[in-house]
Amino acid sequence: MSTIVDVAKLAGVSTATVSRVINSPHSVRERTREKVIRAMKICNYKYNALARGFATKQSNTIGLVIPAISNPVFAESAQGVQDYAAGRKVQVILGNTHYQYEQEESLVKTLREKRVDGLIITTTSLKGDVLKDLLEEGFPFVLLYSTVKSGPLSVVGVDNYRGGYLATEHLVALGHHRIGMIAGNFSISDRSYHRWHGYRRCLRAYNIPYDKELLAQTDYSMDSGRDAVKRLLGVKNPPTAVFCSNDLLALGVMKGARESGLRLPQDLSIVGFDDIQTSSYVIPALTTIRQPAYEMGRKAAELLFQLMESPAKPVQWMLRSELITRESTTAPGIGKKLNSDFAPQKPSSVALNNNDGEILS
Amino acid sequence: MSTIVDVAKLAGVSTATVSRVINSPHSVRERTREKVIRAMKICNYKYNALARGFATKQSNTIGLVIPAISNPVFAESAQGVQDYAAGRKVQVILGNTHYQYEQEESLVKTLREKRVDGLIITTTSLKGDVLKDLLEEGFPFVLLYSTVKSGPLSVVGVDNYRGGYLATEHLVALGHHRIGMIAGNFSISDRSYHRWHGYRRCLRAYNIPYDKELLAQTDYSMDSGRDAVKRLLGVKNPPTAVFCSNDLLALGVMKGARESGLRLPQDLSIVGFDDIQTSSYVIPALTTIRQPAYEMGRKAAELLFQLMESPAKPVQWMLRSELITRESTTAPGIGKKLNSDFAPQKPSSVALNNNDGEILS
DNA sequence: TCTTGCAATGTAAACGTTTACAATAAATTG
DNA sequence: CAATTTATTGTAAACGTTTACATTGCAAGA
Repeated sequence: MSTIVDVAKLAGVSTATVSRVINSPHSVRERTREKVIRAMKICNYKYNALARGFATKQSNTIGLVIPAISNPVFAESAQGVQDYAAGRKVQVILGNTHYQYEQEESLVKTLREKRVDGLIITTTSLKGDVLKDLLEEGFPFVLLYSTVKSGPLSVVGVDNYRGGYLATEHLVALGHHRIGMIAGNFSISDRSYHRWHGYRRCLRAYNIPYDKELLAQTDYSMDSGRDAVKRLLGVKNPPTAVFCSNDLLALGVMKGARESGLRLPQDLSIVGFDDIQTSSYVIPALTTIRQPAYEMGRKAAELLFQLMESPAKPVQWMLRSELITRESTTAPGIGKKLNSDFAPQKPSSVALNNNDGEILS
Repeated sequence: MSTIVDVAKLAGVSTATVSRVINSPHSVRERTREKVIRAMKICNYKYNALARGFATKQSNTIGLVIPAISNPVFAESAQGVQDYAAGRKVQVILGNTHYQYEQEESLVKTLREKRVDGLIITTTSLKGDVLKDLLEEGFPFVLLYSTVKSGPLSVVGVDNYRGGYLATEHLVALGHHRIGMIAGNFSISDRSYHRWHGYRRCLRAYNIPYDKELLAQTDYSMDSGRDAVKRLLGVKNPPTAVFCSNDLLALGVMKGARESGLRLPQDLSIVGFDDIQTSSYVIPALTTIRQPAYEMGRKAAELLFQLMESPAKPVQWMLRSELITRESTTAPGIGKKLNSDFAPQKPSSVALNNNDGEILS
């Protein structure tokens, strides 16, 4: 395969000139440029970006580390990252952690060995020192879907605590007081933990006793949601509503609930989290907490590029979580006896905004 | 940042030895190895895969070119590719074409400049000479979701023609004879074209007149499906069933049909194509043609790795398309007057297997 | 003890760019 | 037209590995 020196020889110029034709065409006289381009064609010259990367210590490549591209939320975000990066002529290497910290660790290592110029990471856990290392070395990276709100980190995420609170409050306001939650394993994702925290805080604020029987923890998939809701429905005093820590679970819950003979939403109100595209297409359309995945991915990329240019000032871009009310939630007990001795109380005013997201030490 | 020579110096060995410690640890005596490893730690040595790639002309990276990662089918496939590649310690660079041939062209170029070791491509069009070039140069690549069945190409795909035929036949068998189709633009994807071809052939085989008013062409999204079905429903003699060239469209059709006041499946039978995960979770669960996206991605990766090892023998892995009958299809006119003067005839026996997929010239 | 052979290590070139600096050519100025 | 400035091109080192080949060290066999 021909190289820059072959081209140079053929065109009767130096390699430097050829390089210039490639990188800053206007710094070379038109006549020479044409000569060189002709030579390139004759040689069937193929640029070697690897050699360039080696010489310049830049790969024009960024890494995207997410739990699983098969989850629509992450796929949407990936699309956002991609689209932004493509506009800057940068490629993205995708890495899936499958929600395992060790994978995250080894992935980051490999990507850095590949000399990616920056990293966008959806952490599975903040326990390890991957981030700390990156930080110490001043390597540009941004956390996507992170809950961390402080520290010298660049972050784009939503307020998961608040989302959990809002979702629950919506159900309470409709009159529910047996509200279950189906959550991802807390060990797997602190996002889920914060959502649960919001849920719990809200219950407390409205003086609804927390019943740990109404919490199911699983992994993030429709199948899991379907199984989990059946478990929840089996307890002695089953919930009239469930809050799911993502839409995938919620979709599964719909299926499971119907298989158990429940009508939706009359017999079971369901709230999700994410607002993936299908959620608005399903019947009944899913009430959920919106997380604009595409935009978040895009924004993360934007932040990363800023960071790569001037490594100084990290930015936090935290979205206010927002409740999208659709058809999957309604007042409880329609067509059934209503447990009317319950009336929700005013919440303590601080609860909603008292988000104690974890801080990276 | 420290390099192999720093380490070598510190450990009192040659760079060759350090390199050996990295690449074939057992070819060096244990004592030396330990010395080297200790030196690496002290230097905080970081391996430079870019330099390696430069030296060896291998990047341990493959490229995956798909229309859009936000489409669940491609996301699943990407996951399959990823998972397989990860097992081989290879990373994947993701590229989205947004269904545009020019993008595909430039993407392939960029990825080759980056010296990916191989390519998995879901073509948008077989018109251009991207593939021909790759082929001529003996560059390893496999086509994913391709319809091409001949030529020295490695391919994994399903028989789209047959899928279209089966879907349509299912509807005919249920008694439908006003069967619409919502397809992706043929210019955008030959997959859609072949599915339509199967649809048309099936109609002919059962002596049902083809009505081009019942064909709607759009891009691939739920929104488009929703809009398209409304258009179809508006014609003078509207369809009692529609075949959608993918599940995303079908999901949109469900929404659109219901918004038009139709009951599903009584007033409109719907068949999709792909069998994405949500399709079995939706109500009514979607009848569709199965395309095992994850496995296909995995298989494509497997084929690619074979090809990268011994560039000789391309393989075709064409799946037999399979109809998954669920709840979104039923006999027409339930609760309405039945147009009973129609009885389907036996089809000509050749039609189903006469797949004339296009051949790359 | 001397060979012989193998295992472990070293030497140095090669990979294809970029880029600081030097050299030359062209354009401008007085 | 000479002097100066500016635009264009050339020279050569540097980037961090790998690897073919050469060398050395060591153990075993005679």
